[in-house]
Amino acid sequence: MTSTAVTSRELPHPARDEIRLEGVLHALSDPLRLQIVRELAADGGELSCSRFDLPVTKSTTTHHFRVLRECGVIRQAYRGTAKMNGLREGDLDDLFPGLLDSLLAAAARQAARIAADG
Amino acid sequence: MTSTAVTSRELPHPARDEIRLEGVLHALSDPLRLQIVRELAADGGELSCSRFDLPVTKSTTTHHFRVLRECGVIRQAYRGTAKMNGLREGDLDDLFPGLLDSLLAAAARQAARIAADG
DNA sequence: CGACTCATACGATAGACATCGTAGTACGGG
DNA sequence: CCCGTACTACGATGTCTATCGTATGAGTCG
Repeated sequence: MTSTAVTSRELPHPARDEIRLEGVLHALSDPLRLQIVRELAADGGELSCSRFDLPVTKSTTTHHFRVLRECGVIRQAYRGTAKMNGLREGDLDDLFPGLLDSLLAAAARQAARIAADG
Repeated sequence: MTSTAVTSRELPHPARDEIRLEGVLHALSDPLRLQIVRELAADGGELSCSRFDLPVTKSTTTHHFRVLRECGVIRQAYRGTAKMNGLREGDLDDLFPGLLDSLLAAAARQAARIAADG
């Protein structure tokens, strides 16, 4: 079965022009999802869902990844049994130049502020 | 209850350091609130609630303004019978430098894209 | 005072959402 | 072929949220 492509397990993604700013902001307004995006940005590549150590069950984790995908923030693809996740940096930067960087910088700044106590 | 009212017309605002990024993003993830913020930014000054022509009732309008205030996005103050609303640009820029501008630019870009249809 | 305007508060309601547990599907290897 | 791993789908639930209508408070002006 070397030829059986992973075609039957395709995941629906919004096209670049279907991505809405409100949706992106909604996706990032959840602390867990913001954390996921920060880790993806820090890694720069693709990470499987199980690489994240989130304080919720697997079901909830799946839910959050789906929200991120359906809002156009990440791209997901199966690779064997794993599901790889990557930021849609290019598409987002085409649509909203500089926004993702600003958001990540803001998140980093807040994290530093909180870490330094508050 | 005429005299005991402790200046019941004061409005609670979060202190600058209490403003959370997630809250700001949540506030702006609603199309109506994003529109309000865009108009406030375009005006640059203060606007009364009634200056906005939103497709919802007064009650709902009040609700959205309150969300924006409680999340630290706008500052509200009474002036006679009117309630004036102004962006907290300074506080937001202290906390998250450049973020507000990026968000407004992204919103403007999306509005232009939608206006040009697709 | 009395009427009018601006905005609020309260109660209700319908829909969205975060979370969980359980059962199930897809893939890879012994 | 059966098992383990990785992720999903479904149903339930409690909470949050956007919306409305109505009644109310606060200020202004006749």
